[in-house]
Amino acid sequence: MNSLDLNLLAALDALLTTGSVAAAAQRMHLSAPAMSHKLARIREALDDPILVRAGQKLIPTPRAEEMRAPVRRLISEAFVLMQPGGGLDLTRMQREFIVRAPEGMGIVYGAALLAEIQREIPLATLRFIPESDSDSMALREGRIDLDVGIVRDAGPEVKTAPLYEQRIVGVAKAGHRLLAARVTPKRFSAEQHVSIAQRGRNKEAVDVLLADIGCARRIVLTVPSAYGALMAAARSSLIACVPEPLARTVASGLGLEIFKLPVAIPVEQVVQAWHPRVDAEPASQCLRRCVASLSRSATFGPLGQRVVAGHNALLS
DNA sequence: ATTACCTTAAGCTTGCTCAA
DNA sequence: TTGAGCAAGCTTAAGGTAAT
Repeated sequence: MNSLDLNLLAALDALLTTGSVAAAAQRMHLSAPAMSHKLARIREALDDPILVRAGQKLIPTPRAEEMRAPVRRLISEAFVLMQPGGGLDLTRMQREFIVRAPEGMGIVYGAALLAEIQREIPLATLRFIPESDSDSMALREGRIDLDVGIVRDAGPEVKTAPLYEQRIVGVAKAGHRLLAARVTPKRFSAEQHVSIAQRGRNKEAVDVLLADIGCARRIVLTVPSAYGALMAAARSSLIACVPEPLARTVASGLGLEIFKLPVAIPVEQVVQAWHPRVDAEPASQCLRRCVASLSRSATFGPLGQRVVAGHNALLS
């Protein structure tokens, strides 16, 4: 395939618009011979005379007439594209955003986030992909647009912004015997637990803190996500420790009760991370703005004062 | 013959590539 | 990073073509 000189497209547009080498040259701030050379290159590239002499004037060939409108449109779009900010019309942009986030986030908040994004980019689509503890290059290589969660291994150039502080809470099936009395470390540890496979960590924080006071959970099931742990707890007498926002959103629907853990797990900062390459991209800015906006809403961020059914099952 | 416009030729400038 | 070599593209000058 021959290489394409986009300057020729601009020259062709000027020639087709003016119908004159001299006028096209003036329009493009070139000399007439320079424009004549461009016309020669256009003729060679298209294998068509494009403009032919008719007395003192030049008239377009049928091929040139065919190309007039599409060339004009291409030049206009290129002009818009080169404006600061990309000049892109978000309302007409077709874009799939790929967000890496904990599974539960996509399940619970995916639709809300998409709706938020589509207020600015109506044709946008959203794809959540699961977290991976072995792939810190996804942002750098452009395989994902945004990384949301407890991001520990982002590249040095990766930019992050805090979304909210996330607490871990306990969940158990409504009416579970654990909730019949105060949840102490000893009673808590004595129950059978479902744990979540952690990104880049061997143990959940709750296990480390319990070990410090001489206790250990009886983990009988490990699942890949917090949502999986919630489902397991809903269908058994297993106890799960999950992020509070997710628990709050789905617990009642699954017949689960939320309770405060008997150990003080430090809150974790949930962030969104992106590559500097897309820092100024309007569509990417929209995505981050929507994620941040959603994270500040009552349904996404941390719980406020909320009473949860069950003895000793209060969230402060 | 004059005028208007296009083409050709020669030389210069600019920017890219590549090696040191 | 820098400098040499090279190609592309520009300008100026001169010539060609067609209408008046």
